[in-house]
Order: sequence, then structure tokens, then C-alpha cells
Amino acid sequence: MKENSGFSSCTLSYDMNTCFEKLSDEELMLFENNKLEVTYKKGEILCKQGAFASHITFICNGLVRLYLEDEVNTLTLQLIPSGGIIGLTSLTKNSNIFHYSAMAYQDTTAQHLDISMFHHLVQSNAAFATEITNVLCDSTLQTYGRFFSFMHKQSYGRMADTLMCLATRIFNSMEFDLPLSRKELADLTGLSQESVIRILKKFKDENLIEIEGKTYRINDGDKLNEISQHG
Amino acid sequence: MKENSGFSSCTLSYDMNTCFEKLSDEELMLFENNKLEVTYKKGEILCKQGAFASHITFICNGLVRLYLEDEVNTLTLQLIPSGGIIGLTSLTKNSNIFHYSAMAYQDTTAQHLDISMFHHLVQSNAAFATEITNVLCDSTLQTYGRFFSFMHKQSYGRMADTLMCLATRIFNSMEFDLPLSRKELADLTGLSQESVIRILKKFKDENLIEIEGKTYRINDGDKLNEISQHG
DNA sequence: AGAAAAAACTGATTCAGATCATGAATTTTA
DNA sequence: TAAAATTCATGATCTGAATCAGTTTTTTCT
Repeated sequence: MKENSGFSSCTLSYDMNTCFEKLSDEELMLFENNKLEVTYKKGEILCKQGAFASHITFICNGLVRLYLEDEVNTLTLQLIPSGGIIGLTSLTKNSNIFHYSAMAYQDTTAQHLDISMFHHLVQSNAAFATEITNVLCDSTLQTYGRFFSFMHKQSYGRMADTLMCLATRIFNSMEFDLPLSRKELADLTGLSQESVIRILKKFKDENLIEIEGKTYRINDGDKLNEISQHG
Repeated sequence: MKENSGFSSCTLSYDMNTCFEKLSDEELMLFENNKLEVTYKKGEILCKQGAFASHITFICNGLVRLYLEDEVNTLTLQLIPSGGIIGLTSLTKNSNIFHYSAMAYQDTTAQHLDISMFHHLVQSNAAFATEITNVLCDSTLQTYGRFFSFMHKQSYGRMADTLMCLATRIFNSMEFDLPLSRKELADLTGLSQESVIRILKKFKDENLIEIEGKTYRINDGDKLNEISQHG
């Protein structure tokens, strides 16, 4: 039997919101005075791959999809829940553009933090820089896991994976409202819409999950985890 | 016609070796006095995924493969040439283990830098921390590109991609000696050994490349780039 | 409420690439 | 240098999942 262990196509990094604790009151005031609070409706774009990156975005509330795109295809990199940060890769000195796009999956409130101020703080406050390093590391590791899963797991494993990730890491509950269409779930899992539908049906038939409208309920997380590991 | 642009399965990040310039003479001495120079033969393991990460590795010379593994599968994340750094993701406060394995593709000399010293320098020298942030960003972006390519390009595109990456970014020449077996090339491109053989044959038949033993020569880089983009 | 549009679903077909089986060529080693 | 082992190569087959085509259900709009 094929055995895949450890890696998950889960999209979420931990601990993304502790980095601001390393700032002095004075530095925090800098942020306070320069931040811009913005609200987005479901489907709206927070940042567009290739556009000039003028700010780092902190997600106060909501759920955001980070994704790569070209003329034809899309690849969801991460789901960012509240507390997450978008645009850190634009801190690299080699380019000041957004390297990915971000779209609100739910209504979302976010703060725009001026990128040059961010740069300044990273360059002057080593503790803060260390925290940013941590966030980058975590994000990288999460991407590695997702990459591995997408390359080596097949459809049922990826779907099981994704459902467990949503339940345990995004919504913290075995029952949750997922504001995604089948097409969007397909994007998230890297499968076709039809495959998503077929797999969900199979899971329902085997009583692993229940779906009513947008409400998902996981009945047998152990079994899903097993599918995620072995398939 | 399908069109994929921009993203490459290329494995190499730029500018990995400038970060030490930000250290004071005193700090550099710290490294000098604590570093351990080690040589590896082709095939030897520099670090093992899951093992305790006691050091960051700087590649002085040679070529190293970074990869994820589980009981069954393998995924090559990056090729690290001289000047590259291995193990930065182990700097995260959440875990001090190696998150990937590394193996020498050629005879390689490397320096082991104590990880707690590395931590100390990141936490005390913001300029250095900024440089590390840069390296992490670049590496993340490169992984994103590779992820996208692997998900959306098909075999010919990925092979063309990989050949061009080797020529332009690793060996800086349209003719190079590649110390890899077909099996290893398969790992690198994420294809099966047989597919690699078939595709290389096709490329040879169409006179895009020549192969003699381990010596590869690229005759038509433009065509390869086109294949990489469109297919 | 009724029409139009979008989303969900289902079955049939296709396809890219893996896997399998086998043989030739090269390298290793004894 | 002969035997063994590895790597390279090629054709046949298989398969997971995408694509295609069409229907039903749900949502949106007027």
C-alpha cells in the first residue's frame, strides 16, 4: 500500500500575528498613524500579482485566498485567516511587486501597512526582523508540505486533507460554513470541479462527512486522516 | 493553445551569498572561529529531514540537492550551488529540526555554522536579519514558481524548463557536465525515468540538444524556452 | 412568481504520463 | 577481462483524473 505521511496540503501557517509584539510603543504608533483600514467583500481583490507593492496587508477579520495565476491557470498557495499577513515576499530587495494575488473568500477587513515603513522597522529592529523571519519560515514550510502533497497524493487524499485542514486549522470545529462553490473548492484542492463533486459524494455516501448547503460537518475525522495519509 | 508564462520550475535562487557582508569584523570572527569545514562526496547526505538541526550549512563548492521525502516518495525542492545556504527554515522558533534532506550531487565542500550563533546574530544585527529575510523571500518565490510549473506544465515543458535552468542559472553555459543519472533527472523534473528518456530523445531528434555521456549541449535555447512557455 | 443564469451533478470519453516488461549498453568489481 | 550490476532505452499496457456533453437543481434577477 502506498503510504504518504507527514505532509499535508493544508494551507495555513501558525503564529502569524505575534510579530507586532516586538515593536516598541513608539514603533507601534508609527503603524497606528500610517495604517489604512479597508474592507473587502467576498470576491474582491486585495492585491494583484505583478502590481506595484506599496503595502503589507494584515488581515483583521475574514478569510483570504492567496494564489498564483497566469493567462490560463491558477494555483492556490494559502488560505489566510484573521491574524495573517499578506505581501511579506515583496520585502525582498530584488523586487517590489506583489508576487501573488489575494482575493477575499469572505467579507474581510484588513489593514494596509506602508511597505517602506515595514522595511524600515525590519532594518532597525532585529527582534521584529526575527519575527518576520519566523513568519517567512513557517509560510515556506507550509508551502513545502502543500507542494509535496499535491505532487504525491491523489485526489481522495488531497480532498480529505483539505477538509481536515479547514476543520482543524481554519475553523477550529468539525462543523463549519464554507463560503466556497465547488469550483472554488476545486481551485483550493488543485482538482477539477467534477472530481471534487464525485469525491465529496463518495465521502458522503460513506458517511465520513455531511454537507447541507454551505455547512460542512465532519463525522469521521480519523478515517479522513487515514485517507489523507494513505491515498 | 495553452499558454503558461512567467513561472519556471527552475530550482535556483539568486543572491544567496551577500548576507555575510552585513556582519561586522567582530561578528565575522565569531563565524570564523566556530565554523566547521566539511567535504562530501557525490551521494553523501549533508542533512537529513527530521534530524536535529545543530547548524546552518554554507556551500563553498559543489552542487547540492534539497528534497523532501517520506516512506515512498521524494520531491526535489532546490538545487543549491556554491554560495547557497541550507537550513534557514530551521531558524523558526517552532522547531529546530531539518525540514528537508540535502544530498551532494557533486563532490562538495561546505561550512557548518552553529545554529545558535546564527540565531544570536539574526536577533542582534538587524541588517543581517534583513539579508536573511531576503534569502528566505527569494527561496520562497522560487518554490512558488516551481510549484506552479509542476502543477500546470506538462512533461515537455518541465524538461525544457529544467534544461534551461541548468544551463543559464546553475552552470552559466549552454554546454555543461551534468553528473546526474536519468533517474536523478527524473527526481529533479518530477517525472518518471522513462518519460525523461523519451523526452530527451525527442529533443535530441529535433536537434534542440545534444547529449554525449554526461555532457549536455543546448543547441536551440529559444525553442526550449518556447516549449517551456507553451507546453 | 416566473424567467434567466449560475451552480451542482452525472455519465461517457479521452489523454498524459506512470507502470510494467524486456532487452541493450555501459559501468563496476572481482 | 569476464561476470555482475547498474543504467539506459523502447514498446505495450494501464490508470487517475481531466475534459466533454448534457441534465437537474439552486440562486438571482426582473
